[in-house]
Amino acid sequence: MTQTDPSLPSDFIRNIIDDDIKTGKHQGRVATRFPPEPNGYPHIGHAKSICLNFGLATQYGGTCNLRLDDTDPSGESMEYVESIVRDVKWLGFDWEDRLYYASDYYEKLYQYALQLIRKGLAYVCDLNADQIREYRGTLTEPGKESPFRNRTVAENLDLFVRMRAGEFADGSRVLRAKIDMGSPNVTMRDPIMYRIKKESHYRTGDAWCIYPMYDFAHCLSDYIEGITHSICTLEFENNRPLYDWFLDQLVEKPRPRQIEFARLNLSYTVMSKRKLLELVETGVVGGWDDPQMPTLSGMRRRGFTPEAIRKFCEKIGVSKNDSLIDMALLENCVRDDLNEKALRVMAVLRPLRVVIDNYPEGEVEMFDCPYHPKNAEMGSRQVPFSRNLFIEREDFMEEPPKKFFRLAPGREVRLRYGYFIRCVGVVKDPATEEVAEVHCTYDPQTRSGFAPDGRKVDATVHWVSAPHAVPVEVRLYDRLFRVPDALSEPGEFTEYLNPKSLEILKDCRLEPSLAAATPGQRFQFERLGYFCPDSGDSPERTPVFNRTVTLRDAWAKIAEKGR
RNA sequence: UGGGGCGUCGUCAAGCGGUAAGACACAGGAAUUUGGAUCCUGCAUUCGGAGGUUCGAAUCCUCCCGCCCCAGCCA
Repeated sequence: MTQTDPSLPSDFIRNIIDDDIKTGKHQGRVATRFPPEPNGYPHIGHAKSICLNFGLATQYGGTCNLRLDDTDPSGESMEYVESIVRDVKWLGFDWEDRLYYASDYYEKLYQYALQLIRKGLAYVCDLNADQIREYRGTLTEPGKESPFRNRTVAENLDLFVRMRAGEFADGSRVLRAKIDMGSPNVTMRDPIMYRIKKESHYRTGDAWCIYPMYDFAHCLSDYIEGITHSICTLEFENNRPLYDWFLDQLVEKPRPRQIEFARLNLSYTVMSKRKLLELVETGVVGGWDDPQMPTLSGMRRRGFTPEAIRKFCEKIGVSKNDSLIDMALLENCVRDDLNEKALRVMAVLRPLRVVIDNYPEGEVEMFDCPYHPKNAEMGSRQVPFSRNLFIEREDFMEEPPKKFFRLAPGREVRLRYGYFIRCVGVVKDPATEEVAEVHCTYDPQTRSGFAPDGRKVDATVHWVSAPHAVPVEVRLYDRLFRVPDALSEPGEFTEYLNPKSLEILKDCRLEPSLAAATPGQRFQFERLGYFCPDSGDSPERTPVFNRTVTLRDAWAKIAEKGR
């Protein structure tokens, strides 16, 4: 039996690499690359690939390059390159000096194309796009050979050089590999290697008017960089014979090997660039970095940590199964990380006024409250207490149902880090009949949080001193969709958007210590969830906090069942 | 009706002929100044189905079923 270290992940890719190392392929070297096209913002699906590629390099003492796969000038830009660079760094990975661009290989690729022409394995084809499609055949019928397929090497060389020189119009000619129009694999039916696009490239400008296709550029880029294991997603499986074909014709062994794994799908969100773009363009979300988005920039703004995302990527594993990962797993990873790191503070999201009738008017006490229940090294802060407080509206009920432990008429609860208080009355808004104010008395003997007579309370509630509280806006984020897999539902996926994926609360009150909070800090608002200052459009004077994720809520489950 | 893949617990996922890891979710319970965190306990007699090979099969063979990908001058 194979003896494997159970602490290390085991998956089919690592099995392949272990094998290669055993047999001495590439002299035991491991070189990977993360090769995004700079035409969009990276999302959590990219994170899976990033963690895999960089993780493999680290585990096997190899290297991982960051390569921008920029072979199609339309839609690519430096803005996207910057977002990719920023997000990979943020996730905690380092490509050292190996930041590469496919566009840096244009000249080399052109030379390889010339070589293929000289070998009689590539030809210039004058068919237009529609004709090429017709000639390609269908999934069940073979294709037909192009009438230009048997041009001489000299003619092909001449034409291709002139394509590069800009003599021909866009779409008038392409360079094709001469493989097999009858192949059952459509990818192999004389695939296009170069197309004419008189379009400015964000890096090479107008230096080129012909651009290599993915299939031709990618395998050779891997080869040029000395990549040993070229990891990509499942939809490229059909392209692997072509990846191998180009390398077989053009370069020496050992050659990189393409290995495909399943891309990430996450429940309650969507991952495709097209769909995400639609959400941005139709204003469903505020932008690529909207905290509702599964983009890395959105998650960062939401308060997710890179550590949590890396842990998540490790936990989901790598396989070839089409899968839909439960969002609950990501949320669990985020809570797990934040539980350790977040400073505990008190915030009241939906304030209910509480007056402590027997507490002297004008008096203020300062309570020393630890920032973390388990980690004293995280320190503490002073929190003011006074006669007028706010508590959470949902922590009081005039007619409490069974199993509701919190404040109710006649009932006693503990204020977090403070006194026991007992509800002695309520004041209602005459117009709405809603509880406007709760009157309580406090027990001065319970300052420690315990009663000298040993009596217990069923609940501890958080609070904030009304005159000292900082008013803020809080944005409650929840899952983007109401259903796990919006794409598999009938109709438009946008019909399944969760109307409560963003709820804005404008009248929240925070304990005064939070007035100094800055983006990048993470807090747990006790009993509510994890929150962070918004790094986006928070205006200077009224700070905004984003809810990263709620705490697990046993009461919510009980209340749900009760209904 | 072509080709390429994939089917192990609700969701992921190990397993590579020797008798089903783990995680999340879920359900109970302990403890608790967060109905949080923590800690216990439970959760696949069975691996898409049917046959076959074998002392022994999730692992090998055969057939069947289901799902995904491919007909961009996108990647």
